[in-house]
Amino acid sequence: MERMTTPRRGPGRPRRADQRATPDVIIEAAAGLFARRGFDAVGMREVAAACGVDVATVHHHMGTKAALYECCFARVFAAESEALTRAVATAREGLSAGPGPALAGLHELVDVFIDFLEDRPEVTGLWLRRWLEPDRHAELDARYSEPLYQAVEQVLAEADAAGVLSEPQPHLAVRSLVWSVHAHVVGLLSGANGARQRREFRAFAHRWLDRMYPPPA
Amino acid sequence: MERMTTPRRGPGRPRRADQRATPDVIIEAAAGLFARRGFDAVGMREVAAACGVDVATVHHHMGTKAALYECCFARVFAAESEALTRAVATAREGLSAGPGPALAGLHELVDVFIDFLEDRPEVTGLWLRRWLEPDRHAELDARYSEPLYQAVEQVLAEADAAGVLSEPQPHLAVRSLVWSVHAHVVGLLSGANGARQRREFRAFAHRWLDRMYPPPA
DNA sequence: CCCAATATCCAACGTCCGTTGGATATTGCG
DNA sequence: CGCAATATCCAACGGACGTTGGATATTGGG
Repeated sequence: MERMTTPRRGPGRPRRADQRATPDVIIEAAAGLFARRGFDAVGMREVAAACGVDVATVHHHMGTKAALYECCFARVFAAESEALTRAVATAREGLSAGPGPALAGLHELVDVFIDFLEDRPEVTGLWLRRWLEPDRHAELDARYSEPLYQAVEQVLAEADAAGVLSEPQPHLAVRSLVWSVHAHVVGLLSGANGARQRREFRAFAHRWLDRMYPPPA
Repeated sequence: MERMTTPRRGPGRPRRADQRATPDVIIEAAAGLFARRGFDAVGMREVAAACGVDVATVHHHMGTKAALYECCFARVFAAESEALTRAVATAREGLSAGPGPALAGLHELVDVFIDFLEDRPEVTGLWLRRWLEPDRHAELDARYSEPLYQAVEQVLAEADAAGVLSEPQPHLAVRSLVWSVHAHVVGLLSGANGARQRREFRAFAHRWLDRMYPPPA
């Protein structure tokens, strides 16, 4: 039966036309459920129902529940990493164009991050639940969080060296802003006036940037 | 049998000397487990084992699992509310003693909050998991979070009126710092050098206060 | 067209869960 | 002491869970 081996879906393997539960469909549905209610509260039958298929079909495509959860997080992380890495590169380019463009680049970087999370609130759910996993926290932090954090911290360090701003604790500063954005998204999920909340939070984030990162005297 | 009615333990009702699983013992054990692994991942048998009793005993004293979870959160929230309310009152007293003591009072308030969470990391676990509950978020926010937040925001507003600092968005500012502290505690749970982390974060929090809340020009 | 591949479903297995009825031992009170 | 109260445990129930073996229908490649 070769059940548990992940079905090779690479180039060369044909995809059947009657496939209703593609891995993409399953992962997207599962990611939303996991983000909203957590790993233990979501059942495989519920994921299957969200895709309109039987539970055995989900297992056929995804293997175990833990593997499905891992796929959801990897997918979400890849999208976030792609968006942020590009924004970091843009911000780095502006560093040599003077203090004005450099600070504008950092503001742009913050906006990209806020935009990303506002568009995909489930990312916040997955990240926060991951951070709450006690045993694998260090492992997951090293694999997922650290590379992204370090990229942003490096931009701050370069901006510091270029005399654009002064930042003695980029490690904590970046995490502080990231968690603030996550808090904002969590509030959005049940907020009455989303548009107003979005506008006010964006203004706060930029004020945070301006006040926390003043140009060196 | 009168099983589910909470056993009246108020004054007048004698407490038996052979009681091993007092409500306090159960709640403390359950709060730690719930904070670390979440509501769904913790079983009643596990809570009972942590207290050294049978699962039926836990049900006898606490009723349902949901009621036990509610008790844990209420207990933790009461302790936090008590500590913070007192610190807020102290900070408010200092507002009329000039800008120096007023700002020192705010720093003290931040320290009290950090001390509380560093001493009881499980509080962070319970809060974050609560904020992630999608359905009851608004209800719980109104019952638990809002009163505390408003007390702190009121101090900031009074400090603003007294000319000690300028704070156009106390709502978001307070939440931003609160989440930063929670992030710090989550990192502590698996951190290698807790003492160093604690020292650095405290310095960051005070820098955050100084930069985010400059005295009005 | 024929066949191998596979996407899907049904039914089931074993396990763990929250919960409870009832029995037992231990206490405080008169 | 005698009695009522209760703290504790044992055993079990019904249900939900993750997982899987096997049957069935549908496809693409030759």
